[in-house]
Amino acid sequence: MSDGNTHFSPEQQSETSEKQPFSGHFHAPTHPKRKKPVETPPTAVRQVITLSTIKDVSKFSGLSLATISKYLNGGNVRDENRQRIDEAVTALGYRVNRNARSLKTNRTMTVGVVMPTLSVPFFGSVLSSLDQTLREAGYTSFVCSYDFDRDLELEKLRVLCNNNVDGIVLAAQHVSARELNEIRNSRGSEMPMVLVDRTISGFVCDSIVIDNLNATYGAVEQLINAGHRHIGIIVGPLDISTANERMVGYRRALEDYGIEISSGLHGKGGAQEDLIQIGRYDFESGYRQFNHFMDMKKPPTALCVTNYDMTMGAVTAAHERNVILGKDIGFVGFDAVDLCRIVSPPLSIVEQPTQLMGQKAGEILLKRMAGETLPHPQVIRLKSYLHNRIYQEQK
Amino acid sequence: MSDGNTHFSPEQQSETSEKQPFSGHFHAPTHPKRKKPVETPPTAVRQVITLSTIKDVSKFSGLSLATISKYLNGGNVRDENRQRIDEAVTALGYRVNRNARSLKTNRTMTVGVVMPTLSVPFFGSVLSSLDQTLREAGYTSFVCSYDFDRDLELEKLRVLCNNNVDGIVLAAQHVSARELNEIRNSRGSEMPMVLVDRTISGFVCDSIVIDNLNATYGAVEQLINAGHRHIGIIVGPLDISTANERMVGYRRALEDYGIEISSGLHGKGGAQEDLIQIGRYDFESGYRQFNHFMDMKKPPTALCVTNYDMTMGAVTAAHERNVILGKDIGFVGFDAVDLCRIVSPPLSIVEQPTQLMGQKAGEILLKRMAGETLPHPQVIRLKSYLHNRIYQEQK
DNA sequence: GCAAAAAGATGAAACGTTTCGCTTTCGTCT
DNA sequence: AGACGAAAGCGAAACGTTTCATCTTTTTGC
Repeated sequence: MSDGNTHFSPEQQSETSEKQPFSGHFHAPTHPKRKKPVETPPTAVRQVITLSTIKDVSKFSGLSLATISKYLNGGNVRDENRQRIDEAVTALGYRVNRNARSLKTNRTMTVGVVMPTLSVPFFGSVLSSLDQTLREAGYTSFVCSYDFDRDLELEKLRVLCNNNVDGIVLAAQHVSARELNEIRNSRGSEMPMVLVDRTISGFVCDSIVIDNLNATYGAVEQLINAGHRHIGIIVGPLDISTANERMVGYRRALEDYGIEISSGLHGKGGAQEDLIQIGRYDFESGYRQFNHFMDMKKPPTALCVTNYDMTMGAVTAAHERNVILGKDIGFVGFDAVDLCRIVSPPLSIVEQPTQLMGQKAGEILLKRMAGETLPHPQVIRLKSYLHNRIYQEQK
Repeated sequence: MSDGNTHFSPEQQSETSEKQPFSGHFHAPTHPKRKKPVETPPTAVRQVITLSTIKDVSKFSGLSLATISKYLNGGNVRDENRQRIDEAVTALGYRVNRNARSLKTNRTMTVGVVMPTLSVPFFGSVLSSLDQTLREAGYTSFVCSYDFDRDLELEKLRVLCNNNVDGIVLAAQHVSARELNEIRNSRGSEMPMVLVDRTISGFVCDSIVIDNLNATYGAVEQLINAGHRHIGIIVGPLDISTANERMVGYRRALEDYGIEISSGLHGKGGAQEDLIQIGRYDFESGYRQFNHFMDMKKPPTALCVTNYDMTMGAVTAAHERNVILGKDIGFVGFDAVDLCRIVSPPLSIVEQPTQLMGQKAGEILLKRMAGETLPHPQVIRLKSYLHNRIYQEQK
């Protein structure tokens, strides 16, 4: 909260606005020997109608605009004047007009965050630490969701860019590299931008992502080590980089251990049943695909489910069928850390460092906004953590 | 846009003349402790590309500023000129500077939305329809979360108010009526504001809430009709109006049916075990309190759980203990509609009209922002819907 | 105690719009 | 053809800041 600001800052004033019945005229405080004595009260009805401006502060305190502005922005003034300004500011309930300020400075001290949805804990958690990081540096973050909608995704980005924010954090889905480039360059200078969770192929940009490949690799590897050879996976829409990478990690693990991969992604309906199921990252997908797996002629002996909602769906379906995860069937879920701790036997879960993601995204964005020129595309690939709860018992 | 690659981007040259190691970064909003003599001002980072303004459009098209502005804001111009302007705009890649516009018009066409968290589906859903409603009227909505934090809640509101938005939608928690009033009046005119989901006692304001009392009343009534007489409830923090009302509904139902209410809210630890448990609206609360109930000497034969996360927690705990909800114990949850449909036997669930809430909130806010003076505090109390899945079988 | 340097204060010029009050132009009707 | 009202175009003055380039005051070093 107090950002090291040693002196009064109008934005923080808390209780001042008990607007006392304005006595009708300015009574300049102990006017020493300033040249221009204040006489003209601005406007009589100022109280309700108009917000006071820096000019009013100037008149009230007998100091110049420039001085007030300098002080308000952290500059130095004589002690005596500092006092006068503080007094005027509180008396008038002055608050800086951010539009005017932004017009001059070309900066708004705000950051736009664009997410596919606001209904999943994963993003909520990222947002939380992101916001905190930015806030500590004096920025405010505004979130908007495009609700998985392509047009909205673009629109939100454009609106943000148009003039409202100093930087953008984006979890992209449909938008193309070309569009992103257009957006990024639609201002005078290149708009600072950081991608989180997902990357867009062809768009070079700072990004914070998970090492998805190794996340599922590790998860599957663990299942293999527990003796499983017939392992299924539920992934998300493959146009999302994250989902795709997770699938690749799965395949690679199987390959590396010399296990044949069912019928491959496209071989659906072949003689062999497909152990790679594509969901939509939602609860229902997890629920449905889990049942689909269980209904196979030769069901997998272990399952990997690759995001929060689908994990919840799968867990629900399992309970319902009286399938005990981790016992009747090997299981690794994603993200649902609270769940894995609570359920018994505990689930193996891949935990993503959401807090760290948000923080890193914020840090990089701050650097870019400060004009630091880092080696070009700064891609941070964070490690996920595998809560290993596999027991000795095995298939 | 023609700014693709028609010409070489001058930014590359921006290292220009003096390439002195400008150590400074753009300072954050406030200077750090003032200290050393002043050094090179941050103007070093001057951007070369300059965005085109309405003036450029004027020059390019040979028309006056006023005309351009009028046209851009929907006014009429001659066909010939309309064409000229359009041409100029696309050629120059002109985009209106919203800060300048807002400075003049005193409106930003944005709405701030303040929520306790962005990690729960309930708010996500409200936000989605709210955003849509506002967007259709030309407004953009920015969301921020205060993460259940009191100071943050206030700070977010202040920042929004300061000059950035034309209206506010708020799901309040800690903030007091006095503070809200202060915030609402901290501008020239009264800031349009709508509360959702929760009200703040003493603060008269348009609000969209659920008929919480009757929601739990109905839920409990249904359990009673199914033959239950020993019914527990898990409610949220009682300083949240919503949670409190839900508790009252529970009590009243019991009263109306002449059932004695356990030991009452404060009688914890008395001879009789307390059938009203207070959680924190999160997954763990539901999980823990469910177990707590089951571990009682005389466990309730039915349970009402009053929000999404706690319902999920309770369901999880139940599965784990092999308690079949709706069979071994009467059960009514909240919000988890997807779950209730999927689980078997299906759960009884209270569904809140989140979409409608968002929409109504948007509509009222729009009216207020348009200056309509409605009869003072417009309080809309929406009915929730009880998915009744109680079977004939009973305790 | 004096000059020089540092620090502080100031007026004015922006920033990119909208808008007010006029002037010009354009159809139209006798 | 002339006149006239309506429509369209125009210059200039805001909106509330920040920030130059100058002045003025204070501090400092000797």
